[in-house]
Amino acid sequence: MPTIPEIEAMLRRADLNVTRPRVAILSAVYRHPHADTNSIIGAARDDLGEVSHQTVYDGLRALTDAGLIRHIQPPGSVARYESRVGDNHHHIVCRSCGAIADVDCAVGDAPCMTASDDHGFVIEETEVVHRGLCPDCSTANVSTLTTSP
Amino acid sequence: MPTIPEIEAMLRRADLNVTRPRVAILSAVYRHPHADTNSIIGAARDDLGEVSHQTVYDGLRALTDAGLIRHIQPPGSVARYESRVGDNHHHIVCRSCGAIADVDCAVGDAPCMTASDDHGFVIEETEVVHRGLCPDCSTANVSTLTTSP
DNA sequence: TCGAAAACTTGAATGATTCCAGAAAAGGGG
DNA sequence: CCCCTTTTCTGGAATCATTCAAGTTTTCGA
Repeated sequence: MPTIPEIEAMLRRADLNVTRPRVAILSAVYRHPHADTNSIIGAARDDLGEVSHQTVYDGLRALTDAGLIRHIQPPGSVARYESRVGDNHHHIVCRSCGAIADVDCAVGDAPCMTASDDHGFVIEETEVVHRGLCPDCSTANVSTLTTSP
Repeated sequence: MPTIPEIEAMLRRADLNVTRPRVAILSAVYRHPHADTNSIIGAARDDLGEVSHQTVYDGLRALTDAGLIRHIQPPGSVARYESRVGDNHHHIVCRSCGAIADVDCAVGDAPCMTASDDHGFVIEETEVVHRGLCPDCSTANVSTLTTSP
């Protein structure tokens, strides 16, 4: 969890002006992994009192373009952001409650980056999304099944 | 490419009523791989003359729930549908023009289905999306770079 | 053929994201 | 330290895929 000065240094290193909204946004993404835009807007407002949603959208875009955060778009969900970048990890999304967890692939560092036939495409990035049920929802389903008349 | 009677049989086998809109929708998905909803609405109207967009949305949902087609949601794109189901193939999306191609993974039948730590999740499905540049866009970029002043 | 269940139509609502134009603030050169 | 250019922020309105709702029509098994 980076401190405020560390966050400011990250912004400078990425050639981005250091502004209070950006610091709040980047800090919020670190503190709320996989948060959607609305949660980040809320977290930023907790820090700053007032920020327009447009500023948060712009800030998220700038941070994403700079590679400081990562933009993910789980199926059936709005855009989400996370601070883990550059370590080739993937995600598992609960199809019942939408919870998201990080997973590392079992097969080496760059799994599934090799397509058997790439059709001439230049592959730059690969995203793996697992879907299923989180622990809470799978147990909830079991109890529902066993207790329903 | 299934014939109309074959499509009707597929609908019956899936316990779905056979209606003209559904036949047109399923046929359109077969004829236009990776088409978005708008294209499918257009193709269905070519067949039927008039269909409401709501009917197409409903039909696509019914066909997806029945497992006859597959719903994919590429990052930065609207929903798309395809007729290849149940064969564990993945997709590559061009980040420049949005073109989509099918790819089979090089590593066995169920690649990357094994997470190193599943956090207690029950994994039901895994989607792999590669991003990069299609042949046209990558060569276009090269020529842009070499011809720009 | 008949009636219940499923599907279709029309029209409006929702909601995340983007566009726009003007005001304010950051950082570098003098 | 101050001015100027660039970047950022604000507030509001627009866009557009998708969904909701209510009423009518079609399908299909009995």
